[in-house]
Amino acid sequence: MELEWNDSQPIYRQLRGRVVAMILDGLLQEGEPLPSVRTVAAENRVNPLTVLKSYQELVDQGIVESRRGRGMFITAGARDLLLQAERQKFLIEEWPHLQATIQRLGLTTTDLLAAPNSHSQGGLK
Amino acid sequence: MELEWNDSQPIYRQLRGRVVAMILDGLLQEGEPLPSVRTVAAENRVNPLTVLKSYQELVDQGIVESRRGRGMFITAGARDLLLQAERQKFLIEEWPHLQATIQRLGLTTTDLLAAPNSHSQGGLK
Amino acid sequence: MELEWNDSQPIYRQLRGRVVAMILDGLLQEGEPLPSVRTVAAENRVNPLTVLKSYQELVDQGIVESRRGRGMFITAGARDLLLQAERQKFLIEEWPHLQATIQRLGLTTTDLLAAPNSHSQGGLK
Amino acid sequence: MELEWNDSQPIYRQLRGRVVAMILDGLLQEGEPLPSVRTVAAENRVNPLTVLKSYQELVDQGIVESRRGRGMFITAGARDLLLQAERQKFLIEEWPHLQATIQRLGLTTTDLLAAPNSHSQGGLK
DNA sequence: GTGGTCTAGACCACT
DNA sequence: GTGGTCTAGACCACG
Repeated sequence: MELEWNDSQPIYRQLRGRVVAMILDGLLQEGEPLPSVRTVAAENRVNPLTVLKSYQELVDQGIVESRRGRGMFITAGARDLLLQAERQKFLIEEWPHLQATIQRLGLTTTDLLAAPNSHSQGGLK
Repeated sequence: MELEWNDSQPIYRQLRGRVVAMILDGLLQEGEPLPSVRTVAAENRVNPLTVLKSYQELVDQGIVESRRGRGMFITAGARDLLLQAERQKFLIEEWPHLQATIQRLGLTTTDLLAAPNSHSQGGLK
Repeated sequence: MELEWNDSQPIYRQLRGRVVAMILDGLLQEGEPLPSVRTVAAENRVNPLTVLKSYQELVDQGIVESRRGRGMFITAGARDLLLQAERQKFLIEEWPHLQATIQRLGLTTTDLLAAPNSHSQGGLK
Repeated sequence: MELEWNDSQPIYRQLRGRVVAMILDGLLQEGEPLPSVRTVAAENRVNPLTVLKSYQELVDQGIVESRRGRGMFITAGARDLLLQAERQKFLIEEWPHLQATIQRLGLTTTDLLAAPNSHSQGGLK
């Protein structure tokens, strides 16, 4: 999974997004440690500070907790918390605008289903 | 319709979005003039330069043309041009990510339909 | 007012503390702009990023809002919000421990009043 | 009594604080041994090195002495020494700031007394 | 001019 | 080893 350097979304948001996705997809379980700041930084050729910033947001949300000198860990109940928060944010802040856009563009369910899938499997049910 | 000052989307993009919406909704017909830069600037307490920037993008896209000394006008064929461009952008750049997000959040069509509408009418068909 | 470089409290927290104090003391009124990041950075010989971080915390708390390209401003209702938040934090998180410490050290009101005042005026009523 | 893992105060300071409190409260008498490093470490799921560090500070202050092969013991005169040191530190370094904060928050003695007690007994006299 | 993001290093305290 | 803080620069978009 690559970072998009010329995106409107800053790198640290993209990194946060990855972690969120991994938690929701069950790839990162509660209690498990996040990959260390330095590791992620090295792998993505990004400054450690940028990675830290992305983790910090999750700490503020209570999704992740940092234990001094040990690392960052997924908190208990993180997945539920995350699911609820993200759902609400999406349904309230994003979906209404999207719905309006879709309607305005005259797109039908057929058009949407015919579109390229990011995972090429499953979809709206 | 209010501007969101602390949005990730810059003011001039929001202004552009408004015009686009009005054209697609048929509120601004081809051949008609856009509201003057200074009017919009005053109404929204925004720097005229910002408004100009939002119009300029539309000029570059061929949606709007500026006639020296008279103002900015919607070009002939603007609506079709716009519709095609916006559709493609949406289906290719935005929808795949959205689809993934929706799936990840476990949202169903039911959830989406139950959500608040921005215009409280119509919706997905 | 000087920064304490060898304090356990990081610089950006101290900077935040200053702004909080100024708001509570009425030296910074609602709607007014905060001194620019660069200015504060230069005055205190501190990195702009450090100042930004201190401001950012206040933004997250809703005490301050940033307007792109214009600056950071005290929000409406900031003082009340701040007063309530800081009071609660102090009474719940700090005071109980302090009370225990005072008692444990066998300090009396007399001792406390005899102690050096930071502003050499007023005090507990 | 739980350790606060994400506090500004490091673990070893918190551990030290506990011992200090126990001495001041008379729960640990002069001449008595401190609980062994490995015990404390195990009970709190902390690295023995961290516990050692907390004890070491007390040794440096002359509150505790280590007898080779036997353990760590509270020195004679420890309580007085401690009381004097902690009092001075509190009155000079902490109280002035606290006083300013209290005043700034507009807190009265009434507010403070109404606040939750950490030990639910006694208080300011 | 403003804030926002990022880099490439450094040092610190904690475990 | 870990995260946390900070520096001294840079570049960008916004207004």
